[in-house]
Amino acid sequence: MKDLPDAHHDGAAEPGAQRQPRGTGRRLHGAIAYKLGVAILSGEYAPGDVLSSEVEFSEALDVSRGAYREAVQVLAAKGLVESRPKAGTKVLPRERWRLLDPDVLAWAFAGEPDMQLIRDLFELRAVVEPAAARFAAERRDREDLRKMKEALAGMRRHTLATDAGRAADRDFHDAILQATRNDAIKMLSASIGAAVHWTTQYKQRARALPRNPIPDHAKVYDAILAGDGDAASAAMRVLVDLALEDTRSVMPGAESGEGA
Amino acid sequence: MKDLPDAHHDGAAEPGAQRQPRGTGRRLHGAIAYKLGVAILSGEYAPGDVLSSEVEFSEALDVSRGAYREAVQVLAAKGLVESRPKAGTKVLPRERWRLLDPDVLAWAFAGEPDMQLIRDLFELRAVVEPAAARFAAERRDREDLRKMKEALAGMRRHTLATDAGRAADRDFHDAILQATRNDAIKMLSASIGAAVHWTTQYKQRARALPRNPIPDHAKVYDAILAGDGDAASAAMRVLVDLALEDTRSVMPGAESGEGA
DNA sequence: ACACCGTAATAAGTAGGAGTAATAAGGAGA
DNA sequence: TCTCCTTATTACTCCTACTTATTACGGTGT
Repeated sequence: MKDLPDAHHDGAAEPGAQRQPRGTGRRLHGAIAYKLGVAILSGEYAPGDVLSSEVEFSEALDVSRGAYREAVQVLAAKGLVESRPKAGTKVLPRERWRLLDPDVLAWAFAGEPDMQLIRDLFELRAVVEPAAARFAAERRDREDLRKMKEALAGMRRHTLATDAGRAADRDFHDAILQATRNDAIKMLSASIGAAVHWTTQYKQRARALPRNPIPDHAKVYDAILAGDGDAASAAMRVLVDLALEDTRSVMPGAESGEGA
Repeated sequence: MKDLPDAHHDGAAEPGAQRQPRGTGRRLHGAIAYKLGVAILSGEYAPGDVLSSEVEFSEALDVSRGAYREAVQVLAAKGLVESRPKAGTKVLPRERWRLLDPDVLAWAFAGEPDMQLIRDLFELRAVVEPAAARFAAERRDREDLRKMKEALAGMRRHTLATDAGRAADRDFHDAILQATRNDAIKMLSASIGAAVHWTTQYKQRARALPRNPIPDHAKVYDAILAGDGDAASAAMRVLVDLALEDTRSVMPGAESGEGA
């Protein structure tokens, strides 16, 4: 094969990764899936388009049919394509895509991110995260609170400009999700959170934040500590809105005037 | 191969399907993925377990290694397993599973459904669906309203005891999702809705509903028609709670007293 | 205009073997 | 005794070549 940017650590592709120019980094079919996935998500192949035949495509990529087929199975598993004999492998309509799959999100954000998708994700986030904070406030135990407190201290110590600080930020939010005692919410929130993080962080790494985020995080913690669901929900809502603003300031054409 | 129940229509496996005893119905690797997926979701293989080696397993199933590998790639794409040289293919911890993937949900509900998962899904649903109704109320256009009205009429004409009635019910909810103008919410809601539907419908097909659902649906429609987000949200919340009650009455050990 | 049927294109599946990476065991040096 | 390095094994990874099954499409007859 030639020069596919390959996904690393655990198959979860990251945008703009491209570790080794020589494609020895990760699994071959993973790299192919990444390439195809990005191509589809970026609109290079439109829904309804039929990919070149199996042999043709695999020869073009200079890989065996087996490796190519495995990659296609991955895409099919995520609802991006469908293969049928005689008809070929065609890109499915967007409704069938598993848009909330972490890999699909990674592929979506690998290229130029779609503003509409970002808006949709933030909207969903604004719905789910406050609810998660509410559940956390109602169900947290001592251990959850300890983790949150520790993470918050970490955020204070290092700032969000450092890697350690951002790790602490992640820990804080992870602790909240853990406290929801709800696997579905946990997973959904983690996926969206990671995806959204990429947009702000990848584009523009260390830059002055529009506002010190610590007090807002502390408000969430205090509410969860007090077991006050309403307050936790409201405080988290502020955090999400803040993140949205942060993202919006980075994006180029970002205006859509609705405040739900 | 022997007698794998095979997934039909579009690769989305349904619980208790098992069309042809002779495995001619669908694709081979899909059938294998279904079998393995159900085995993992049902706990037959626990996280951390290592599956038999490629050659061994493929011979046991009487399929070629290629077919087996493709099935494993599907599972890997959904975060259920991870394959590494020398280490074998091992089941990943539950946190890594894409629990909201339609196929994974189908596999989860193919066997004995996990009450905890159902609770989690309903909780998430109770968060997302009312919000969806709110968005729909704020963004619906004439066409959306027409579809909802038509679906509502269909529900009245046929009852929910008939297939046509249930189809109309689906149409109604689909129309609402369409009106949200949010792909992420649309997909999430559709996945969960379908999954939850299986539990109630598969276990106990036509039975007396505890309450006539039409007026409650009509309330949602009226609120969306009026563009009243708060009312739409509240009315949808009632519908979700109703569905939860319906499910709870079917399930065996179902009690957990929390009302958010 | 329609239903039937044959053909060809394409994916699906089979078989086996060489390559490679990860793990574990064993040995050398401190 | 401990650590580090080398080696060997094991199981996935990837390839090649071939056979089979499915199905879209177009032709044929009514």
